[in-house]
Amino acid sequence: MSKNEIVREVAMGVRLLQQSFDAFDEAAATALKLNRTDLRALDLLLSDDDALSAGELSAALKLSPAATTTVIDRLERAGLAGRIQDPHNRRRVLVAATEAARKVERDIYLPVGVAGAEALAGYTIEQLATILDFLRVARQVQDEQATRVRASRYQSDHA
Amino acid sequence: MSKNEIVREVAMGVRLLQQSFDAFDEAAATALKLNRTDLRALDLLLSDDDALSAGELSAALKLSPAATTTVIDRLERAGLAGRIQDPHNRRRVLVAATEAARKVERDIYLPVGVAGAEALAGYTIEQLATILDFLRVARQVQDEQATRVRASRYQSDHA
DNA sequence: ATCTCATTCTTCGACATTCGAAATCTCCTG
DNA sequence: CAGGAGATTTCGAATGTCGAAGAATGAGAT
Repeated sequence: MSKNEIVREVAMGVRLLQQSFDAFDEAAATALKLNRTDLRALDLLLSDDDALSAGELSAALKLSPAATTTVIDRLERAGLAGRIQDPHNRRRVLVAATEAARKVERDIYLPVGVAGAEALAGYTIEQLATILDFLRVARQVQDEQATRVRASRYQSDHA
Repeated sequence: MSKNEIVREVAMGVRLLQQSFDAFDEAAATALKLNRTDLRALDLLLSDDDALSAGELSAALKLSPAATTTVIDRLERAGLAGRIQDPHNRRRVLVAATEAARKVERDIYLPVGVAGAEALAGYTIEQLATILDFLRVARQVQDEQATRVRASRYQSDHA
């Protein structure tokens, strides 16, 4: 197999991996009866140990404050998040994952990390270094391209 | 750096790469003034040389036929897709990318592939093989975990 | 002290996206 | 050529999002 062929296969592999991630997220959302936005919010709440403010959540989700309020409402109704008044600033509302959310983390997300680690165990240190480098390079390429697209001010101007 | 540490970094790298893909898609959608669903549909139309039927598009997008109709409507209004009656079966509607959509492909998507290929050029064949294997393994892990989650019939049963 | 003015979140009304069900048109079979 | 199956669209309802206005709190100035 020529190098060019492998490069094409890598590109394809990356795309397929993307789809698999999407499929997993979809499965998790369905299992938890949450929409994708709420699932993203839950991820953020779980990955931050300390509670996030509503505004921080809004920024992280790139959602308007209004939409974020309803996201928190839904997670609260689902028993996965709770609102707490910030003791230092009573304008702020802190949002924290509940114990039920921690259980979701244990049941759904932790096994993924475990399985991933097992799958990587067979690689040598050198191979892992190559993989890590590849991930870094791929990310850089994507980020550069995203920047280019954002700058391009593309306009179809069809009408 | 210990193997375990590298494995953790790989896990992190994968997550970051995911976010970069998401950011690129977001940038592309913004540039084209399309929502994410319509962008996915456009991708499908561009990657299939021959036109897709509305039903095929519906299945590929995992969207109801009704929603797919409106997706096609929007792409058509944007000048990026066109409806054609299937000459062999006039019930079917074939959807094809327009010349404007091909221009989008050239301007937005092709440079990503070029930059990606350039970034991979520095790796040896063996390294590329490792990367390819990793992508395959990662996908398998994700798919297995998605299957597990789908089977788990998770229920928070909060109320 | 109290009076702005900014900050933070929520409420409200409007708009966009999606779905399920019914309708329309076309194909195929008997 | 009549009836049923298939493919798409139309319609009405539900959901998610936004911008703007509103309410509560904090901070600085007089």
